[in-house]
Amino acid sequence: MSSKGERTAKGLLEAARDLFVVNGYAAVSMREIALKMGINAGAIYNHFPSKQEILFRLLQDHMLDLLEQWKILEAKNEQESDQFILKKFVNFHIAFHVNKSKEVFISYMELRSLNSTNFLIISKLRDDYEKVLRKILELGKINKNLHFKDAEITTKAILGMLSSLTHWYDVGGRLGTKEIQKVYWELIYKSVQGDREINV
Amino acid sequence: MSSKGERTAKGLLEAARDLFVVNGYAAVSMREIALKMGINAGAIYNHFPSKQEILFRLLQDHMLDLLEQWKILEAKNEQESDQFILKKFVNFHIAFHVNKSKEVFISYMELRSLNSTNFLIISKLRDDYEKVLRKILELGKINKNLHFKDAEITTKAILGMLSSLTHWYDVGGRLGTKEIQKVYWELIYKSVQGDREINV
DNA sequence: TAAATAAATGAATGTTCATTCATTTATTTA
DNA sequence: TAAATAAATGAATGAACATTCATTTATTTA
Repeated sequence: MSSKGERTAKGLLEAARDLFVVNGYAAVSMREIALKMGINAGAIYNHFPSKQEILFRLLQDHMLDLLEQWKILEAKNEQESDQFILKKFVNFHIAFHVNKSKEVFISYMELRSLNSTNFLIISKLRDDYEKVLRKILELGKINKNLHFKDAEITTKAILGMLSSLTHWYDVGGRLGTKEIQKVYWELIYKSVQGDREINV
Repeated sequence: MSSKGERTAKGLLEAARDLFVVNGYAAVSMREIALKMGINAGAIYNHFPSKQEILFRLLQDHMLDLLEQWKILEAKNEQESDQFILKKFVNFHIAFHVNKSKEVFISYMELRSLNSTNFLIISKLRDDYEKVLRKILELGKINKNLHFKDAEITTKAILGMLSSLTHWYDVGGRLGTKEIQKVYWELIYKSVQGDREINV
């Protein structure tokens, strides 16, 4: 059983997350976060030294979680085709983004609300994640299993496509995770298949 | 020659745009906007009734511009293949987003900073633009020239891919508009071509 | 150029902000 | 259970906020 302090700190992170995702970091006050948690604003400072630190913790926890989850899944990548590894990444990314849509959305929107020190730390983690996809694409290209013009833009384009999911996905929507994975996979798979000239 | 008031109002919109794009609407003060324009904060109210109205004007002007520019280009769509119309849309979207990257970025990020009335107006305009692509895709599917599973998600996925451009594109970057258009077109073209079964 | 209008100033309004702190209350440890 | 520690209160701090307004200055109109 966790101590009261641990529970309050965790609850504050969730309260802050739920408010930030709707109104944005700059438009949310410490009073609102405290109110949502059922404590006084001053009491927040028993758990976090500043509002900035709350945001940083949310983003860092999320990025470390994302990278670790991928690492676990990646560890099983023996004797799989380049296409299958890409598919695994796409499905992983979508499932994660559906499950943690709030955290993902905040990570996407609030980079600019970080102070310069924290910005560098989170940017590094984001780059690490981008490199995961880029390595998959580059390896597939070397093996002539994946076909595209430019690795940098293709990486950013695919990630942009996948991540935009958080802007419209809602849990009660028409389609579940599996259907979304299918549609996206068809799009992405085809977009890096076939090296014929484009005649349009 | 425009009057002084017109020039100041225009300059204020540009100053606000440049500040909002870096720090976000909520984190920018009227004093900062005024300082950038070289006037006193109070004088802004000779030109705009509120900070909210400045944001609204930026977003509305941008969306109307976007829709109008497309309308002009679309008007020439006689005897063109479904693929070519899609290509025209992709190239248009990229060129517009490169040229107006600040406006696009703000439109993307600050929807939530609009009050409910303004939110509805801008959302409507965004839907109109989304429908442009959706119509192109649906028509191509009916004609069996374009192939994809789900029109709604495919529309959102392609727009998400294209729009994420504003998050990383910078004018002095490695690639110009034409190169970016080529890379994106190859990805998008292939992603909606070929109706064979996916075997991965 | 004179009168009318528009634009800008600078100080003031009341509110809200993040953060601090002395004190009280609750929880954990011994 | 008693002592020690952690968590919460509630009021206070000073700064920053959007907006207002009486007044001054600049521009446009006649």
